[in-house]
Amino acid sequence: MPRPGRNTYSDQKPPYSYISLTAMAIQSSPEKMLPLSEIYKFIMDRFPYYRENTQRWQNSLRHNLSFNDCFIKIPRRPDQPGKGSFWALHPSCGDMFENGSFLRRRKRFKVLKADPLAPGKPADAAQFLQQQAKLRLSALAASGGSPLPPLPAAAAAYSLGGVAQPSGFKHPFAIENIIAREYKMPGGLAFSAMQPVPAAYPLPNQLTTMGSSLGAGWPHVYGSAAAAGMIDPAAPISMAGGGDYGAYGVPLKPLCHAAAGPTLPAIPVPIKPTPAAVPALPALPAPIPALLSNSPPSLSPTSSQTATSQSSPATPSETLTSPASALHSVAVH
DNA sequence: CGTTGTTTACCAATCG
DNA sequence: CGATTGGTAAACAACG
Repeated sequence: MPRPGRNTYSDQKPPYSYISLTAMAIQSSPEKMLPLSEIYKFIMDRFPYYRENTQRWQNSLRHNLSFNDCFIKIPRRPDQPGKGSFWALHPSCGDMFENGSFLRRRKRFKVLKADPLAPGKPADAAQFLQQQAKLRLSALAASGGSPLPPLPAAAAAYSLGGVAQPSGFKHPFAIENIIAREYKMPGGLAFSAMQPVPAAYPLPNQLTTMGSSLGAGWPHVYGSAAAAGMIDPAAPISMAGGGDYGAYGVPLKPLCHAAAGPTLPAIPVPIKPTPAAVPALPALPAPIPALLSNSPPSLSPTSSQTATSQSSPATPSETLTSPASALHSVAVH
C-alpha cells in the first residue's frame, strides 16, 4: 500500500510462481543446489520486481521451499560459511511445468512415503542427497580438509544420473527450458531467454501457455535488453552478484560442457540410490556434461528447428519408463 | 539478534 | 460448482 506507483514495467510481476523461480535458481546453479540466500539473490538479480517487498515474497518463498516436496534440503558442510542448508530440486519433480505454464502446475509434486515401517531406510531422494553430502563431508574430514570441489556435486549427479536417466533425458527445470528462447551469449553460445518467438514453438502441445502468457514481451526481466535478445551491455547486476552467471544468469560453466571433455559420455555412471551401500564418493569427473536440453524430444530452440516434419528420427523417444521408480515420488492431485 | 525453516490459516485464481 | 494450486500472513522453533 505504500506506493502504487510503478517505476517501470519491470516491476510487473513475472509470470512465474515461486516454485518456478526457485527451480530456476537451483537449476541454474552448477551444483544444482543453492542456499536460501542465493536463491534470493538469483531472483532479485533477474527480476526487479522482487527487489521490493522482500519480506513478503521471501517469506512466501521459504514457505514454498518447505511446503513443496519438490524441494529438498541438503545439509551444508560445516566448513562452509553461512547459515542454513542447500536447497535442491527433487530429481523426479520433472514435468511439473511441462504444460508450459509456470504459474500453475498441473499437479502438485508429492513424495510418497515408501513405507512408514522400516525406519532408517533411506529410499528417498532427499535422503540420498543428504547422504551424498554427508559422505563428502566425512571424506573431507578424513582427508584433512582438503579442497574438495566447490560443493557437494551429489545433487547434480543425482539429478542427472542418480535416479535413472539412461540416456537422452529431458531436463525438467533447466532454466533454458523455463525461460526459453534464443539468447545469445558472448561466446557465441545460443541460450534461451524469455522472448516471444512465436515461430519457435513447434510443439503446441507442450508449451501451450508459454506462447500466450509469456509471449507478450518481457520487460519483467532485468534490463529489457535481455528480453530483446541482446546481451546486457553492462552486465549490470549479475556481475555484482558474484559473477558466476552469464548475462541472464544462466550458469555458463555447466552448460558449456567444457569440463567434461568430449571423450566422456554424458553421465557415464548411473548412480543408483542403493540404500544399503551408497557409492562412496562417486568421484564424478565433471559436474554436469549436459545440463542443457539438447534433447530433441522436448524442445531445442537452437537446432532442432530445422528438422521440422521429420520429427526427430533417431531420438531416444523412450524417455525412460519410470525414472523415479526407486523414489516413490509421484504427482498428487 | 537476524536468518533459516516449518507450520497453519486464509484467500484468490484457476482447473476439471 | 467444488477441488486444487498458489500467494500471503503469521507464529514459532532452531540455528549461527
